[in-house]
Amino acid sequence: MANQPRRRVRAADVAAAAGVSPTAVSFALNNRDSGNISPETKRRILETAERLGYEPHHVARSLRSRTTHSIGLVTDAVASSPFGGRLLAAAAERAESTGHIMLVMDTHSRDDREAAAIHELERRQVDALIYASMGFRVLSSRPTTHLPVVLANCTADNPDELSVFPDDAYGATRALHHLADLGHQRVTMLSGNWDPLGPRDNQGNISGPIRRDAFLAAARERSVQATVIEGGWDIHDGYRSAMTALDGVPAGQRPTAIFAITDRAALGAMLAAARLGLDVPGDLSIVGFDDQEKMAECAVPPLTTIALPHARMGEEAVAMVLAAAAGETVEDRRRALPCELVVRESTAPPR
Amino acid sequence: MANQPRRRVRAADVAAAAGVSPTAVSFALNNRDSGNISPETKRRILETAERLGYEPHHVARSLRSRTTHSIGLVTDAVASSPFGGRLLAAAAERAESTGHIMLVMDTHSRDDREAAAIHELERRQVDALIYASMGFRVLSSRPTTHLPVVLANCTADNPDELSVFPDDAYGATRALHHLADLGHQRVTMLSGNWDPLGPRDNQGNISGPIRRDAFLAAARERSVQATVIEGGWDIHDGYRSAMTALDGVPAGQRPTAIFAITDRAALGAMLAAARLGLDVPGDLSIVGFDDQEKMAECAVPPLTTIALPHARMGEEAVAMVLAAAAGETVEDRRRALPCELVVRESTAPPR
DNA sequence: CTGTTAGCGCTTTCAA
DNA sequence: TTGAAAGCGCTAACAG
Repeated sequence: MANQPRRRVRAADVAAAAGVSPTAVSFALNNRDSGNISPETKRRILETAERLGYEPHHVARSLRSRTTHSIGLVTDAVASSPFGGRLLAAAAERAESTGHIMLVMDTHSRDDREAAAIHELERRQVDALIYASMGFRVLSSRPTTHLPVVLANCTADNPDELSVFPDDAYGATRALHHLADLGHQRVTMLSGNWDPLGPRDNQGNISGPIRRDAFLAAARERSVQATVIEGGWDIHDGYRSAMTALDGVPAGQRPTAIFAITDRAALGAMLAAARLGLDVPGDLSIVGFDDQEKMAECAVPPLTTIALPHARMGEEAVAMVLAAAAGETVEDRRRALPCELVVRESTAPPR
Repeated sequence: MANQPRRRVRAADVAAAAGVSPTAVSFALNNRDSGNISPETKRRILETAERLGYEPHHVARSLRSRTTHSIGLVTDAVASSPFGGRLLAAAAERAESTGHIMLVMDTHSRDDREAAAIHELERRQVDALIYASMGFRVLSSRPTTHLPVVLANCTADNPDELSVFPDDAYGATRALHHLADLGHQRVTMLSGNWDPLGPRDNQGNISGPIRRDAFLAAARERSVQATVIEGGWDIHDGYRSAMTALDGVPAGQRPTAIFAITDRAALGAMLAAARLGLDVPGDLSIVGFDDQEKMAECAVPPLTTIALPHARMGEEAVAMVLAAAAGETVEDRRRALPCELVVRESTAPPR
């Protein structure tokens, strides 16, 4: 603490050491050599900077250039979500690749903290804002801010708002097609609706109905006999629903495949199947949804599922919001990213 | 874009409107009224600031005061971890409560990116650094930086380094005591060792051996017959190990309880039990470890487990590092936080 | 092609 | 008790 080796080296120090002006240093380091700085001088400056271990002072630069190269992320729950982190990490990585950094504010699903979070981010002079929700929702109004915003894992009534979200319908359709292709004729979906009185962290989530409707439509199209059991999203919900669908039902009427609203529900279904002595996928095929980390791929057997594009959402969100912040016109203001099928071992032809 | 309602209001504007100097404004707003500004003037300034909607410019303030009120968090995986987010969210919230904000850099478990991440954070002039690892590890050297650092979910050889990490041994002991108190005499632990050739994201994780050793010691102390099966941390590992422990073993020799290294392994054990027609907790009690979100509490039946103190680690890490940054002497430089028992329905007396 | 100069918006020493 | 003035470290007009 006593003897700091040497004080910070500033642009002025580099200038002095290289025998040029601070301007030249600034130009050289920012590649603003639009015909005004000689290659030789530039080389010397760069070398001197290197030798002195010069690091531009980010804060000073921000003050002057009125841009902080930072992006605010406000979310209702990076935490509680099993995959929120995936979106965040992808966004952080993408941001980093263009010299930006993510400032994170978690509102813990408390609406009253949202405004405060945005406000704080504005005070911090972030260049842009990403608003990520845990469940896929449709916002009736965009977050209040003058900053460019993109909505991630949610969208808005107003089609002009920038947003990236999962194409749940596509995913559910893929699931049914996979099963139909395998030859299944009786499929039961373990669905889950948005419960307006449900847990806060899932309020307004509309993935449930979207997945169900797409599933039903696809089943009709492929002439597959489809049944829906409304339940919840968690392991025990999947267990209960699967029991309803399977227990005591004669083999001839029993569904030969189950499409679960989440991987967790699918796991519950696996538990039910095990309890009932049903082999997966021999007696029963199971498809999940989410491709949840350390869950789908580690299930017994590994779960065939529909992957939620969290990483891509994070990346696209950053790309879009940066483009908007740069004043570019962004095409495709609403981006529905496909939820792709991941085939593993929990599905097979019925026997 | 054309007509910005009105330009930013600066401290000077407030000063002008209130008929005082910028100095007075600064003093009033920072409560630096150590006997130099009259209450009346201060009130007028505050009121004027309020009326004009004045917001101090954070960047300018940082430049001048040489402190950014921000904390860098570098982690090897907020993403891949099922609970990394919990630590992050708690840290973010705690930071926020003192006007700090978290800057996140995820290295995706690539060591070569760590230095770059720290460097970037330093360039950003963060006041302090938190280094969070996904699995509990012991670092042989601290991250290279002149900033105050606290290690979260890991610790260092050098006892002077600040760190917060889970007391795995305590947790494993609690688990066995719970089972012993219930009357179990034969308990099998589904353990998992650090595999030096294992997946990157779990390298160096020492929770496995710690939990196992503590479990064994506690069993000895309580005269419980303990067996350990070495396996892995995931669902399928738990399934396989549980099968080994249970399948074909006569009831009289079979363990009456299983202690799994993770909730995921516990879930695998539940799957195995279901497959073997064993009732949980009637025929078999199961205790997990982690208290993983949407997993332990939603299992069938809800899983008795040992909770990892991720939220507390996040909070303590922020508190410690801020104290260190403020130049305070920090007691308890190494903090092992207890992993507490959460009793749910997967455990009962043996029958 | 290069250097001088004037700030960005705030804090804080120092003098009034 | 208050205010003038000098920067923090950098960038970008504008002259030279």
